[in-house]
Amino acid sequence: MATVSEEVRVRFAPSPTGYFHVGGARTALYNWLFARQRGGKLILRIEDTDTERSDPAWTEGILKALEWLNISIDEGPYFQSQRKNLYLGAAEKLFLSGHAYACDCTREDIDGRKKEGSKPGYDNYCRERGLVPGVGRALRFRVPDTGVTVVNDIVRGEVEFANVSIEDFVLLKSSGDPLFVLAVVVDDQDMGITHIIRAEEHLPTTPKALLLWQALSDKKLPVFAHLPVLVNEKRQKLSKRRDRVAVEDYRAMGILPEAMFNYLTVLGWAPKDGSEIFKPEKALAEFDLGQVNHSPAFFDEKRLFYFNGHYIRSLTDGDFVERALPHLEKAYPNLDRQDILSKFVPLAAVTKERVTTLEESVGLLAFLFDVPFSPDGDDFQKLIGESDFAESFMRDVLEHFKQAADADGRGSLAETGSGAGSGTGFDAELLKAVLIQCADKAGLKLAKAQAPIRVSVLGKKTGLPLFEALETLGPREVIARLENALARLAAV
RNA sequence: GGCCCCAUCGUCUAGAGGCCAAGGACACCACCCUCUCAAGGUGGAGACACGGGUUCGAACCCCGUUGGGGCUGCCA
Repeated sequence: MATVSEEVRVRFAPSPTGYFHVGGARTALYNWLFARQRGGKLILRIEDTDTERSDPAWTEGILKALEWLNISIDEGPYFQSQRKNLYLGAAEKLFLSGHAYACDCTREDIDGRKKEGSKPGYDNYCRERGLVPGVGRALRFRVPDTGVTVVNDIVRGEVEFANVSIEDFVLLKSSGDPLFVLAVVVDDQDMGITHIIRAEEHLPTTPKALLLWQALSDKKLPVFAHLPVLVNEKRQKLSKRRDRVAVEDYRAMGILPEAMFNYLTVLGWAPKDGSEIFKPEKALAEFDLGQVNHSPAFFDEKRLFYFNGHYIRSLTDGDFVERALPHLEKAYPNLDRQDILSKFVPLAAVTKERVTTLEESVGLLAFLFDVPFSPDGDDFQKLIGESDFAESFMRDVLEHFKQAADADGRGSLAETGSGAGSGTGFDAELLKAVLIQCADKAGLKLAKAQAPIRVSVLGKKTGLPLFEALETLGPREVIARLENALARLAAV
């Protein structure tokens, strides 16, 4: 056991070559958890040495996503594109020490020399040619022909690679630009990284990094942790192109960051007591890299949505309104915030219970804001058009609603028809009593009787509780919609 | 093809040799609750890939097979 505890320094090192997806987010999260519980530092490093594919816009997305998830960065972002001289210096050092050599082979040259059954990869053609480095010549690392390189991995134990199976890999392109293998090792040493926590796909290149690390300096080797990859329903590694799993997309559809955080945490790890929905503090206290699962995990949206629904329901009504409001404002850009709030707030509690994403609020509340309002065709036909009681029942209800409206003082002649009732007149309690009375008279159960009223006024056969919705809509609008429905029925 | 990783219900997992005739959660089905829909409650169906060892005893350890995945770029 070490007596001197060194500071833990980990890094999250994404390449900005596309949408930031949930796999990257999970890697960042596990790095964050590890750093926080060890009192260490999390460094963000943008690996943009591939100038062809990198784009600052993607970096911006990564930064925003991390902030949204509440994954705080202690240092950085550092950009590899700004550290080129460091890599070039290291490359020169490696050449001078004999660890690297210049190579002028093209892909075609190498393939041309390849015979049936020969080993894949580079054939070491230039190893002893003594070429001088320069433009048009790549720099390759001289990999030992014997021995094994072992990767010390917290999640997988010790993984051995025979050095013969590793080809003399390229450090510098023939253009003179450094490649990621070099940049990564130089940076990890320069930044004092102690633990490298990343996706399993990087495991095969790890022995190269280790060989390079040792050739560059005698600094203590880092400890690795290769996390299982996240896969799609076909059990293939999540891909930015193939799978729609951008963090930004989930944010846009109204996934709460705390839900995403929680779900990502338990995707590959579980606390001892088996609980699954918990606060970040619990993850911080109990997370254990050594307990992380070894096998690929399917990113199951259904489960994410379940987590999200749970988190939404645990919000206060006020918080829910605040979080969902942007989605409504986006859907109804012509409405003032106050117009939306005046109708949304009274229904927030019952809406919250019924959505699994914030975005779904828009659909549930559409009957309040859609202009012109028009009931769903199929539902109208089925529950009103084909009903043998709907028309007469609706007429009866309409009459009674009008009476309630007159008593309320906000009747069909009132100027405004919106806003919650004051508890007298046209309110949920009374409307329910009225409808039950009408239903009794017609010999109907409330469940059946409410259907045509619901479709006429709320537009669909399912949705928010009817009476609260009617109250919020107000007498004028409710009566108008019932009359419209009757007219539509007559016109058929 | 080569190298490497992995293997418990459809999915995420609990399980570190006896407490497992394998537990929880999502999804699914049924019922209850109920003004619809949800939410919630109760119950149900559903897994240790296969074959050899080791051991008094294996989901757990070892070997093999099969299956899946990753890497195999002068991408990261």
